[in-house]
Amino acid sequence: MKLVTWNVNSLKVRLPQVLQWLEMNPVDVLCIQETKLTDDKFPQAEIEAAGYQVVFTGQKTYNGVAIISRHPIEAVQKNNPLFEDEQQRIIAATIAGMRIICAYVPNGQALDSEKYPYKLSWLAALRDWVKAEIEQHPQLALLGDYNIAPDDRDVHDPAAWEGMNLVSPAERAAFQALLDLGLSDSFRQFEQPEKTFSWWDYRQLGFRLNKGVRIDHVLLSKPLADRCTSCVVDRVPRKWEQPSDHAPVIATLD
DNA sequence: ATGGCTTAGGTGCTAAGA
Repeated sequence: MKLVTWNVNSLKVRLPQVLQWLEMNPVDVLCIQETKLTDDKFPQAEIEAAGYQVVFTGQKTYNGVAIISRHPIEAVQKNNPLFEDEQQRIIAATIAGMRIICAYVPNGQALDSEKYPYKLSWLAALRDWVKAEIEQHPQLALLGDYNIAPDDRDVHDPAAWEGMNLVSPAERAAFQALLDLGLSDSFRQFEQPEKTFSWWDYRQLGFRLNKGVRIDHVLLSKPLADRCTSCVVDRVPRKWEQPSDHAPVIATLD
């Protein structure tokens, strides 16, 4: 069983790459973020023609999330019922007995931006909702773009980034609060190469110089974490022409 | 060095990303 998260940075632009990647990686569940498409423009037929089911919730220009699955998708929930939000950042569903939550956490922009307290309250509400979801669905996976690098190991230059958005203590505390629900950062269950990241800036040769951060995560509840045999970042599509700035993160379960 | 790319919307530029 392979569960994947990938921020595609516009599904309109990236659909060919998503289909190409799925052909090379026939995974079970692919959670995507930043589709940037209203639902009427979503390429449902193309994804279904590739042999997958898909559910989605989007908006114009910004945000938008979807779950692509090889297995039947049930009990779809759009957005956090505990958090009034016009932005389309969450979609959840039950797939193969697992509760799958696909989340696009607000970026926050900067600590002095009004988007930063929005990010923190959004994360607090996510925690409250996921706590209730785990009680109902012990087999739960929370996948997405968290816009948080949990540890200094997850930042190419921790000194330069210290205290900034994505690594600030309050954001890292919010990430820890999710782990405290009994979730495991599947990437850290295993020995990993140093300087493994999931996002690299388009500018300044960010990818070539591996100046990245690890902000895309697959969090697993205990029953799923116990079945997890690997978690890797696939850098391959980041090398393609006109790539997303994020790479897919793949967790494999027995 | 607060620049540097990329995308969307709309058609010249701004907003946003992380």
